[in-house]
Amino acid sequence: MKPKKKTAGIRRSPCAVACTLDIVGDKWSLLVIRDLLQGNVTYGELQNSREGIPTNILADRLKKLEEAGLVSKSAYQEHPVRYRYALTAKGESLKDVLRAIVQWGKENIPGTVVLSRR
Amino acid sequence: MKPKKKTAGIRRSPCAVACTLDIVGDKWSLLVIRDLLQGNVTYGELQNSREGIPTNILADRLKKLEEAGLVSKSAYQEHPVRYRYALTAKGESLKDVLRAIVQWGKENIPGTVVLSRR
DNA sequence: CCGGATCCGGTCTGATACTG
DNA sequence: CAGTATCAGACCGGATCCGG
Repeated sequence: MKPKKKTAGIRRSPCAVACTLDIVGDKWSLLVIRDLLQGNVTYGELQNSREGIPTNILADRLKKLEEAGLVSKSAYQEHPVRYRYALTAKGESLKDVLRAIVQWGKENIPGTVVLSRR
Repeated sequence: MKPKKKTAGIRRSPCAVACTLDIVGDKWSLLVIRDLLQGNVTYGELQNSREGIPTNILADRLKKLEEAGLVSKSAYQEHPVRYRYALTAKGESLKDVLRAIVQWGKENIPGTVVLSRR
């Protein structure tokens, strides 16, 4: 089913930029982290976020972010098990990166806004 | 044969994060920008950078970054036309984002270094 | 040779359908 | 509601080809 994942994630250098981008250098990961920072913590909340992330991509990113130690999940309900997602300290420290990105976008892409809360 | 390519780049929200990530939210763009900041300005210099970007990807990224107004190219030689690539002010201002990324990588990925110069 | 375009196989994305 | 399965098509990455 899922024996190995050996595709494009191979990194040959210890460069901090490259390694960081291997973790969050795609279109969705940072958006998920951004939503988590804003208080969207359940699967549904994340899915109904503004950008409309496809459900399979969301599940995949949550899994990868968890494996990378940026996100942790904990059950908040037992009967059908339901999880709440939270950023670890490592994940939360990415907010400095997000802040820089937001700032750049505001200054360089006309018409964009901060949207810090739904 | 390739008039418009607008597949996954569709923007549904004016969110500054999402829009910024649509421009540089992939594995290579920020690395190219990083190399340009470091003084690698010809095609060959960029290609021989540490990460080993495939040539077609490099050409594609340079084109897209130019279209996005982050990079400009100018001929520095005529006989076979050779170009030198440079960051525009807009592109150069991304160094704040890169700085945040470097910092996060250094603090959170053991074994990574800054590699600020070859 | 160098800068870049083209080809092609394989991987991943993204929309939807489906399951519990 | 919270995810998994599926599948076509987009995209990546390596190799090769081409123009100056």
